[in-house]
Amino acid sequence: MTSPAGLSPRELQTYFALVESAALLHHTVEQHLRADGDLSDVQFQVLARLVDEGGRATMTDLADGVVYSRSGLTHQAGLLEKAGLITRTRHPEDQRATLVEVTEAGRARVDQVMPGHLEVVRRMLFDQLSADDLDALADVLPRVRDHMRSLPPRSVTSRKEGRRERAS
Amino acid sequence: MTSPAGLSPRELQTYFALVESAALLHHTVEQHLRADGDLSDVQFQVLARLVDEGGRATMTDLADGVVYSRSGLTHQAGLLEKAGLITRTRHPEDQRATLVEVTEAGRARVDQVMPGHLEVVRRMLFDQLSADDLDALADVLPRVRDHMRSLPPRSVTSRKEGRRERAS
DNA sequence: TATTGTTATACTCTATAACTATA
DNA sequence: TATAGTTATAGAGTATAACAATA
Repeated sequence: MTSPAGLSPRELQTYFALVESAALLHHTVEQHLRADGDLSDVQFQVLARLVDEGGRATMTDLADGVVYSRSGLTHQAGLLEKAGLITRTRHPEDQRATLVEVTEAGRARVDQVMPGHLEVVRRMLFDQLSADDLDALADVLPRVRDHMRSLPPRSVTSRKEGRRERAS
Repeated sequence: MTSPAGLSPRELQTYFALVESAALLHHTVEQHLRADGDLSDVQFQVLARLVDEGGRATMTDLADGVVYSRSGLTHQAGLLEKAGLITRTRHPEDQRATLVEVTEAGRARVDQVMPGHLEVVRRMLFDQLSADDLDALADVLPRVRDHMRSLPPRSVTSRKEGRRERAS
């Protein structure tokens, strides 16, 4: 009961450590982003991803990368647009799609938040890791991430299921 | 702008991998717990922690370990109690405190959910790690967790601040 | 007919502040 | 006076389903 079969105690320990570390880090980061840049977690991710991808993307691109529902992203994008940090326009090549672009204010906001953000991450995560520790994590975690990404078709399910039946 | 000063590209990569891994794992786990045992993330953590600590704890114990506000925990504990998975009684040694105890149904629920829970974790996290990978993570992550836990006095701030002034 | 995105809605989680009671 | 916990309430995030427009 205390150490249920299924995972070794070592695996269980590691799992708990991962979950707790991530939760603590996530929580602190959220606080910082809110206090320092008035951004939610997701809003920051959207802006950062936009900047990282050259400034523009479609809603679907963003939803796949950041959130797990389109409506959730629509909501967040609405807030970002109202704050003047992004614009949304019709995509020239596919009239159905929405072209999302970071504004100058959006870039400025990212630049404003990023240093403090990275400092939090360094203080909580990297400052007490040895070079070997970092090597280990840098080696393992990206593989873990890629593996996890490869598994589930998540987030799109709802639409496909819902379409199934449309009675009169 | 794409790789801001403050963290090395390697560190940044590792950080993103950690955040994404944790988010993907967390999201999948939440879905499973809800579908398989009608439990929220926090509710499961409360139950698991209670079981792990011999069946009983105070609200403050639980709040410190799981959530970041007492009222949040009160809410979750209320749901768990209504579902018959825990009981709340006066603590015999300190009449202010609440003694939270897992019921048989609570233990049963944990036992019901745990196998599937661990299977999700194994499939997403451990199945594609080598023994060396596991060694590395098992070595590093608990230290990371302990370090993070040692940093912030979080979650208790609200009360102390709020108490400061009580005018009129 | 399938896809993109928005809307409307409802639900859950979380936190702040005010309050009771015990220490 | 300080602590444990609850309550009331309000706010933010998320998701489901129904919908309009385009491919």
